[in-house]
Amino acid sequence: MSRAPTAGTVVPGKDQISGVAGALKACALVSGLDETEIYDVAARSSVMRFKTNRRIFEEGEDCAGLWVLTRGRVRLLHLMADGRQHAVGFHAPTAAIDLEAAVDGRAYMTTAVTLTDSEFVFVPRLVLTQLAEDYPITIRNAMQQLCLEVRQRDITAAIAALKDARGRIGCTLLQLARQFGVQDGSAIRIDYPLTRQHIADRAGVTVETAIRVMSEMQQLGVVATDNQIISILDIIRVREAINCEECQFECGVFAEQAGNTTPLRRR
DNA sequence: TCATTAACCGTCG
DNA sequence: CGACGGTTAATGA
Repeated sequence: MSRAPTAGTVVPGKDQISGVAGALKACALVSGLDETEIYDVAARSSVMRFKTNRRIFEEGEDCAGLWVLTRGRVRLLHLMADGRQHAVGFHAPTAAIDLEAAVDGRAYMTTAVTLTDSEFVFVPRLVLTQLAEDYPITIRNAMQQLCLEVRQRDITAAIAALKDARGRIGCTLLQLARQFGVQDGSAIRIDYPLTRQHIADRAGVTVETAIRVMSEMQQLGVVATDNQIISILDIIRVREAINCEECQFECGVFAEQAGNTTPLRRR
């Protein structure tokens, strides 16, 4: 079923397809596929762009396909009855957003909102099922991704149940540092804007509590915020503050896949 | 709109 | 009782 474009043929929108293919290439879901095969997938997908703070899909809505984030930042959340939000997680390229819904074809489990201007490759569900038939390796890739998410959720649930507000906020910051941290001198900068509300939603506390805790940390000089860009100045002290050493949760699963040489790993 | 502070108050160990 | 954290209100940027 895989079709390479005929040589010499002028395919309408060929440039766009190449663009999609280029964006897709880095996605773990299609790793193991060759150029032609990725091009084949790209030809049946489309690119969508969203401004900051736009809904991509909503919890409960039927899943029409898979959104692969190729540029920007996304947060996944549950909207709760009292109007508060619980942020399930944050995503960077090239994450498959709410892969579980795309795989089982049931309703989305979360609402996805862009945190910054973002770009996605949308792979329709029909194409996904074809993909699974044509390239079994994508099934394994998907399982791999899903396993990672299960592990992440498991740890997140444990942290939510067992840690107090400081612990949850500290863990949130460390997870963000793992996922999005860029070295900036001796500090680690989380490379996109996050409001106190975002941190609070992720940690499961109110904004005021997030502020209370983060103000203390700023006064101790372990973190700093500049225009909603959070930097962790002293990662050791953050970890000490939340008893990282004695914590048995393996938060290494929050590191973005590849050459996982994160300096945050304990032991 | 976001960040911050502070007073107040209920829960729980 | 006292720590913790949610609620509410006020203020400034």
